[in-house]
Amino acid sequence: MARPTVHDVARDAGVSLATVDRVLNARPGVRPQTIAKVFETIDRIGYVRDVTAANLARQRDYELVFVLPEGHGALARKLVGAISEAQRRSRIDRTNIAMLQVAMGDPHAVARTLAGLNAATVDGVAIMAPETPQLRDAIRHLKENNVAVVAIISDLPNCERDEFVGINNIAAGRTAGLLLGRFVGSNPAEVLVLAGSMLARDHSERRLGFDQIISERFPALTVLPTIEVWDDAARVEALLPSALANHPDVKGIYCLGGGNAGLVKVLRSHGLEESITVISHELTETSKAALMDGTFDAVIAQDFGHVVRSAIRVLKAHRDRIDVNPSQERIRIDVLLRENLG
Amino acid sequence: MARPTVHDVARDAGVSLATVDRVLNARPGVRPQTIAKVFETIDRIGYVRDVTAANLARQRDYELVFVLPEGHGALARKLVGAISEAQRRSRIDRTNIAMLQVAMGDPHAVARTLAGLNAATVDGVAIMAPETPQLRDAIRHLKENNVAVVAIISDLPNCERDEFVGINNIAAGRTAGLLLGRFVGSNPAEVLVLAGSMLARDHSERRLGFDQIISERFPALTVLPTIEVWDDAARVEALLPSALANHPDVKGIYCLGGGNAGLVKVLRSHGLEESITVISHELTETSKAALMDGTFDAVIAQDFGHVVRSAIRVLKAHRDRIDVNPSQERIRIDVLLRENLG
DNA sequence: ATGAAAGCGCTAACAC
DNA sequence: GTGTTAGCGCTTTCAT
Repeated sequence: MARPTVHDVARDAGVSLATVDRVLNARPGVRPQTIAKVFETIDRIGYVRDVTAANLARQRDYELVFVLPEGHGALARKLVGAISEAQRRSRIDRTNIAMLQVAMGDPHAVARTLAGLNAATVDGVAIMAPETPQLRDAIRHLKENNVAVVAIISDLPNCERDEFVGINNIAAGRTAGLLLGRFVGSNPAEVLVLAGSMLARDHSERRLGFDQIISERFPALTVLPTIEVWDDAARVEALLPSALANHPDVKGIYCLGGGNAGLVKVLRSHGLEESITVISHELTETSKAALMDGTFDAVIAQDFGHVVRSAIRVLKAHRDRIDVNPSQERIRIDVLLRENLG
Repeated sequence: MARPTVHDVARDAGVSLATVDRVLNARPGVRPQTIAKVFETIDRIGYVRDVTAANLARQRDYELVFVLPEGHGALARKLVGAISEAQRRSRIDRTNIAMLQVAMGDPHAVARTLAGLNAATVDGVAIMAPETPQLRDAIRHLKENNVAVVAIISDLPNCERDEFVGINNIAAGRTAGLLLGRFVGSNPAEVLVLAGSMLARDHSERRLGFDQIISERFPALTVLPTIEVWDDAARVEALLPSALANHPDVKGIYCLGGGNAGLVKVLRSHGLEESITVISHELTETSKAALMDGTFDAVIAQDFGHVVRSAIRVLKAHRDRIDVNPSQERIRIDVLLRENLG
C-alpha cells in the first residue's frame, strides 16, 4: 500500500487540501474542531509529511550561518575547511551556508554579528564562541525570532541554544589522562600541562577531567601547574624549555589544544621525542606528522566534518520540525594513534 | 540568481524538456549532436539536477536489501539493531530496506538468496558474507542487472562490489597491538590471542596487523598461537584456563572478536581482571560492562549505525549516479576506553 | 527523433 | 473559515 498523502488526509477528514496544509503548518484560520479532525485523521491513517516535496513547493532554501572565531590557528583552519566542504556539497540540497568569522576577544562584536542577521531569512545558526552576557542576549533574540541555534565544539550551557554539537570535554580530558597514565607507567613522575587559554571552556573542562583521573588512578603522577601558551608557538618555545629544566622528572606532557607546532619543535630540539609521552588534541597536519614519527603518542580529536554535517542536519530538522537521530548526532571522542589514522 | 532548472537547459539548448530528460537519464532516441548540444548547455549554465524533485516525479522508492549472517552472536544482534533503526527512519525518505539473514556456512544458500532478488525492483544490496566462488558469481549477476552492491564489515576484494564500507582490519589489529604493547609495558611477557574463526577474513586480517606491530615494536612480547573459540562461550571456558595454566607469563590477551562473554567469565573466576591486560573488539553489552569494571582495558570497534547509514547513502548515490562524500563514508577505527564510551 | 502536457506531494495566492 | 487552483523541478506517457 502506498504511503498516504495530503490528498488522503483531506478526503478522509472531509476537508480541502488547503485546510490540511494550514493545520500541518500551524497556520491560523482553522476552527479548533477542524484542526482536531485533521489530526485525528493524520494519525489514524498514519500520514507522514514528505519534507522534500514540501521544500520543492515552498521554493525555499535552508539558510544557515556558521559563526566562528577568526583564527589563524590550526583548529580554525580545519573547521573552515570542513564548512567549505559542506558549502560545496550544499548546492545540490537546497542549502545555503554562510560562514562568518568574528574576533572572539570582543563580546560586542559577536553580538553585533548575530544581531545583524536577518531573522526573516535565516533558518539556523551554528556558533562557536565563548559564553558572554552579550552572546546570551543575542541568542535569546534569535530564538525569539524563530531561528534555530546550535553551539558547536564548545558548549554554551547557559544560553538558550537548541542543541550542542561536539564532544564532552571533561570525558576527553579523562581519556587523555587515562592514556597518559597507562603509557607512562606506574613509577613516580611529573606531568606537564599546556593550554591555549584557560578561559576557553573546552580547555578548562579537559583539564578538569584530566586532573580527576590522574588523582583517581595514577597517584604516582604529579601534575604541574598549567602553562598557558596563547596558541602561540613562540610562547611555547620561550616557556617550555625552562619548565623542563626545572622539572627533570617530567615523563609526560598533556597539551589541551593549540600550540602543537611549538611543542613539537621544542621536543625535537631537546631530543625528548622518545623519552616523554605526549598526548595532544585535534588532528592537524602538525599533530598527524608528530603521531607518525612518534613524537606524539596519542591525539584526542573530534571529526570536524562530522560536527559540521551534524550541525547542519540538526538545524534543518529544527526548521522542518522533525526530530533528529540522536545516535547519528553524537560526536565521538576519537582516540588517534599512529596505527588508526587511516 | 536562482539555480538553473531543466527549463533553462531546454530553452538555452533550443530543445524540449523531454529531450533534456532523455539526455539526463541516458535514454535512447536522441541524435548524438543533440546530446552534445544539451551537455554543452548543461555545463555552460552550470545546471545540476535536483535529485529530490526527480524522485518525486519518478514516484519510485529506493529499494535496498541488507544480507547478513543469521547469527545469534552479539555482533549480529548489534548489526540487526542498526538496520532496524535505519528501517524505522527510512519511511520518511522514500527508502525501503529489507533485511535477509542467511546461514553463511552454506555458500549456495547465500548465492540462492541473491539470485532470488528481483533485479528489476531492487536498487542496491549491502552484504556481509565470506567470499566464495558462488558469491562472486551471484554478485556479478547482480551487477550485470544494474544493481549496486556494497560489502559491509568484511570486504569482498575479489568480487565486483562497488564499494567496501567498514574498517581496515589490518590497521585495527595494529591499533590493538600498539595499545596492548604499551599497556603491558616493556618487560618480557606472553600474549594470548583468541579468535572466533580464522576463516573469517576480518579476524585473520586483525591477527596479521597485530603480529606485525608486536614484532616491529614490542620484541619483549611473545605471541602464542591463536585459540579458536567459534564464538562459543563454552569453548572459551574449556580452552582458556588450561592455556593460562600452561603459560603463567601471560600478561596480555587480544580477542579478535566473538567470545567476549566467555572471556570475561574466565577472567573473573580466575581473579585475573587486574593482572592481565585485555584488548577486545566490538562494543556490546558485555564488552561495555567489561570496560566499565576494568576487566577489559580497551575495545576496538566500528560504529555499526555509521556503517549502515553509510552503506545506504552509497547505494542511493549509486542509483542516482551522483558521487559520495568520501570523508563522510570513511568508517573510523574507534578506540574505546572506559572514559570515552559516551 | 522530438515535443506537449499531465502529474508526483506539497504550498500559497486568491476566491468565496 | 474554508476551498480552488496554479505551480515547484522533474519524469513520462502519448502524439507527431
